[in-house]
Amino acid sequence: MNRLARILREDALAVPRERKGNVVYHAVKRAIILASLPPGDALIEQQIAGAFGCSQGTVREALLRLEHDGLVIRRGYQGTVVLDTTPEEAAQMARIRIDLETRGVRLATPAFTEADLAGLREIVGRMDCAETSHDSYARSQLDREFHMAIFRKAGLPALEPILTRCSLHMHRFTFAGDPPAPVTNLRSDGTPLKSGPDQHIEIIDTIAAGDPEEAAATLQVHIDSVIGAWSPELKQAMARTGTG
Amino acid sequence: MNRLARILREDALAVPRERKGNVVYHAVKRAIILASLPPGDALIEQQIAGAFGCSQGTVREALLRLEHDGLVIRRGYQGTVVLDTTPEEAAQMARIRIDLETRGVRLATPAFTEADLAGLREIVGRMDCAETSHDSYARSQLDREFHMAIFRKAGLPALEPILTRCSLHMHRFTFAGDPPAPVTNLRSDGTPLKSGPDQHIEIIDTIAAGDPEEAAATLQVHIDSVIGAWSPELKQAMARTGTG
DNA sequence: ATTGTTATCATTATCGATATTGATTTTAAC
DNA sequence: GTTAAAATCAATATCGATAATGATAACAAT
Repeated sequence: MNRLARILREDALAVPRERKGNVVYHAVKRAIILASLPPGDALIEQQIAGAFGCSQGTVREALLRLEHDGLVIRRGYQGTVVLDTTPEEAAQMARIRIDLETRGVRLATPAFTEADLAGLREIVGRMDCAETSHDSYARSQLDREFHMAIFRKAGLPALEPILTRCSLHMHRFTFAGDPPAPVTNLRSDGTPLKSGPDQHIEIIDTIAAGDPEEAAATLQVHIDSVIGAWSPELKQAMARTGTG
Repeated sequence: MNRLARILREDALAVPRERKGNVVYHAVKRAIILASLPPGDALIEQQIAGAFGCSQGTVREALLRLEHDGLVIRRGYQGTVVLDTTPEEAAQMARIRIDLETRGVRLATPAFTEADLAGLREIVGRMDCAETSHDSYARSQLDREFHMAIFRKAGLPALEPILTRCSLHMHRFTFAGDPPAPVTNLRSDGTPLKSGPDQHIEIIDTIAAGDPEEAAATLQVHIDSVIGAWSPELKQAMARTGTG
């Protein structure tokens, strides 16, 4: 294979030619997370197929994936409806996420190579992009990608979908605020906190430093800061279901 | 609608007429969990479709569900392969499961009605059936159903798939032992423990008694006894990834 | 011999059409 | 007027065929 072909190939990999099923999946997912499709709304396969110019089977695949994400429920022969994320659920998801990510990063830290760290920095770069263009969905998507890239190095693939799900619903809950809660820059005790992007850089640096415990601590502070932006209602739910 | 039709209709609901996609899903799932399809095996849509006398699309739906369960991974255009469950993963799943179920049963206990309890007893009855006919897969399936029936009353639907997944992989790990570990009847300290079915009855009784804390404690002992049957290798993994 | 190209092949992805399902509405019978 | 049966309808489930994909092997060129 010649050099030109290889370059083009890599480029094509970086921006994979979207399959239709993917397009439908991401479009509907985005609409649900940004609440354009509120809980209770019915999703009709044929209608969506018409809107995207694809066949019913392709839409079906996308809806099955959304069901896996816990965003919709499919009721055979009766349609697919958008699910809700309750404060209690978001609270429990946050708890699972902290547990998984802090344990995961401890296992992952020794496994990181320079190339891996470069990959993380690249994601942060794209997050900055999304931030400047005020695309909050893209930003949340990249945030999940960032955290998942770290967790993937822990070598626990069967747990990755659980983490994906928890992150997804936490982000959804963050968006669901009315108006959406701004990312807080203060800890609960008033200590100033680094901004979102800076926190990610800090996480990368602590992983690069090679101390698993420090990495776990930084990550926990970061996730806590997301929870810190949640509504009082949700924080009550977290307290109600316990901290253990 | 006449009385006969209504009765038959209810009967049909109790034993739902299986759709083909369901048949394929459960057959493949069973084969994976019982390790007839070992990790690494490739699942080819057309082949499976031929084996079950259905179309490729129907098999695809089943494989997508198995992917949700974390039992296979789909690699576009390159086939679907059976995944493994490592000791570390099983250990973390156990941790999440204990956390979810003990919290869940605290929320669920006050919500239980007599009818709900009767439903649980009915599942235990079917488990006894599966036990006497030595159908260990059916037994594990009913065990998941039992625990899920309790958790469902907690009113956290978005978390149910996570619990399903954790239970599934724990059961799979239990089966993966060679030979499969017998259900232990002793605690780690040698105290005699009730047998599996009796434990389930005990769980029902404590829920019926209405004390959330006692119910949570009973449930935890029960799950611990499953972990107690695991191999030393896995218990090491649990210790290695920490107990917090 | 090594590289680049082409052909082939196994497999999934997509499509359009048809069958099945379950809820709703209409009709008929008592 | 109330109930059961039948017709209707909107929706998914399934099918069979075709297109797109990516890996591999065969082949050609330097």
